Amino acid sequence: MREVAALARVSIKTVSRVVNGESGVSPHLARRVTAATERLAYRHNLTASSLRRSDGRSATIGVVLEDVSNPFSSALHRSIEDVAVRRGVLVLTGSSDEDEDRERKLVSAFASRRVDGLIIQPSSHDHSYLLTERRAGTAIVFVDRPAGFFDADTVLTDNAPGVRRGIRHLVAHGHRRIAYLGDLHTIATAVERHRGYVQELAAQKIELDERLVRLDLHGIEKAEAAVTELLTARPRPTALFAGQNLITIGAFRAMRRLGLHQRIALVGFDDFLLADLLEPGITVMAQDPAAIGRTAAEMLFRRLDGDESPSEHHTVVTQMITRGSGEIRP
Amino acid sequence: MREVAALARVSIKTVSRVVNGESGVSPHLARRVTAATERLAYRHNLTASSLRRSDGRSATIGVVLEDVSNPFSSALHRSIEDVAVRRGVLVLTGSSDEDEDRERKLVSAFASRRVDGLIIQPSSHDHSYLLTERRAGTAIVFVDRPAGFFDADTVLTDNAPGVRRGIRHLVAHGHRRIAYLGDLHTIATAVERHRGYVQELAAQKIELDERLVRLDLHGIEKAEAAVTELLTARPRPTALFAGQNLITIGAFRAMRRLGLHQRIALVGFDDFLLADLLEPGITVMAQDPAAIGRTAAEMLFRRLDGDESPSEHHTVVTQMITRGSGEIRP
DNA sequence: TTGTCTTTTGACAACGTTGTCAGCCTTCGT
DNA sequence: ACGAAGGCTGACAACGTTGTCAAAAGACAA
Repeated sequence: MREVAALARVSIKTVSRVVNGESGVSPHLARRVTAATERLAYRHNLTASSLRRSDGRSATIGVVLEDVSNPFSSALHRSIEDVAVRRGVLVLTGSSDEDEDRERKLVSAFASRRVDGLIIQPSSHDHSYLLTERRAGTAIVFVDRPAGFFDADTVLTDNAPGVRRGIRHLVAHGHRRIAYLGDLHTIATAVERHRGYVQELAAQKIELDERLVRLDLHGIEKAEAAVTELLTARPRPTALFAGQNLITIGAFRAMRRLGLHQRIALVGFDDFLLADLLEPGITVMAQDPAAIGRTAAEMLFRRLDGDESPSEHHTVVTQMITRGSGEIRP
Repeated sequence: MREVAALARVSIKTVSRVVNGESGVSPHLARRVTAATERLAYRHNLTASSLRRSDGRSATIGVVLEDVSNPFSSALHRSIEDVAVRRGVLVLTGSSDEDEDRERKLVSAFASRRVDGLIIQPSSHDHSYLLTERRAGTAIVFVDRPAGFFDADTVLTDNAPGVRRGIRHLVAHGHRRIAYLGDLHTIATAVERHRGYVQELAAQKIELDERLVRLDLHGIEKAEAAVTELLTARPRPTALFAGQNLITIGAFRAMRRLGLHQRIALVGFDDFLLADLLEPGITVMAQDPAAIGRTAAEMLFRRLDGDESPSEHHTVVTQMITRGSGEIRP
């Protein structure tokens, strides 16, 4: 900047004014300055700028996801990015892999880079460690899962109600022996979904049979193994409810291998690409990750714009998509 | 930092030394300083630090992807992140959406935040604009597609050879009327893959029939429409080669709708989740995005560590995965 | 012309760090 | 007891920018 000022024969403050598009610089000088910036290939240093700036904003936010390459998380990521670019804000990302420690490390790495805000898909259950960041002025929004011991804006899916509607759908098609396949009990949404299953069975006056409940199934392989076991044992369920994406796929894989995919009903939580092209198509309770991400990002920026109203808790509702697998009768 | 120094009754330089884990601070003072940092919830400011530091490193890299939510790109992203975290480096990401202008804007936004390096999945064809960044010391690596008018490290898939092996596979199964479905001709990899098709037909002494070639199919819908048309016209191909992920899916969808999915062979470029669960399973030339991302990131960090040897151009080979659709005979 | 007001410009300090270097305090050898 | 060597510590400037404020320049009325 000093060099640009020298070449344009103005003070460095005037260069700063031109670079930031401030008014009150004569067109004459402004032209000379822009010419100089171009000639010297001047690149504005935003880190120095944000250091000096009164609001200290870095025009960067941090996003902690479970895994940036997982379709649900990356859809969140994309919709957050879309809101951010419109405001000239860049996105720092990191994957926590369901690890509390990695989540905290990522947040701390983001904090030392002075992000303006954080969007977190939580892996940990105690977020009181974020108090420091909040006091320092960082806006914080949680997505997909609730915060623990920390009051902040949250955007969630209607987990339990979504599962209940799915179970009700199976019951309406004549099922009473409905198995439930759930993810790790450390994941808050998994607990919620399981709760929905238990509640709806009670509401339907169907006795809960623990032999039909398999939890802590993380990933395709575990689900496939569990379902294989479930379907070879007696008494056999006539329908399956899969509490997560990969579990649905694992379940279908097992059913296919056993040749039962046209005979046993399946409803999965969360939609996935190609669910419509399998035979039968898979009936799912579809989440709307794009809406969740957008809502969270908009909330974050509202906070950055100074909104200090009490924390809001949004719920994005799931939508049932019937494709065949959930309409098989016992 | 000043406050911490005051509380610990040391100079701010000593605090700096403790925070950076430099040697040569007596354990006595070090303890007092750490106690003070904790009591005041001190958060180190990496932006100020990198401003003052002699190497000016920000411990942040920028990654420009086609779309962070696309499975191929997000797999790249994840493997880059994995290499980066090991070195305490964070990742800024952005989606260019095949738009040259957005690519340039993202790079410029990254540059003004003084990223140490850039990994770019190019949308544009002229990268001479990156000369400024390189001169400023930014390391640059291209992934998935080659750079234009710019000499830099590159990590690519063996596009043309991969397609040729796929076509050869179809020919070996008795096909001679093989249609080709390609992506936008503005995408470098799409051009390469199409070239592979043309070359292999020539090598196999099969006359190229332009009626069997459909290009510029971007996305599932366009591919589906094109394939529907292709399969209802005469003469009909006995096999399809799909030059990209979504095109494969679109093609399969069309075949399913026409009831031809068990009769016409299909080989796709790039693997996708559930390809094995369709009926028939889809034979693909699988890319290895994780290996591509890892190689690119390792290369980038080698450059950041001072490696100044001539640009390297790596090729990660595709692997054929036979699942049934590519083994259908005419 | 002079005085007043407005617009444009620049000097300087400051943001939160770290590099440099000088000075202090120990330790140790003689 | 003295000097040299080495380990710790702190004062100060600097990184590249912007906020503050005052000075300079121009516009206009009397």
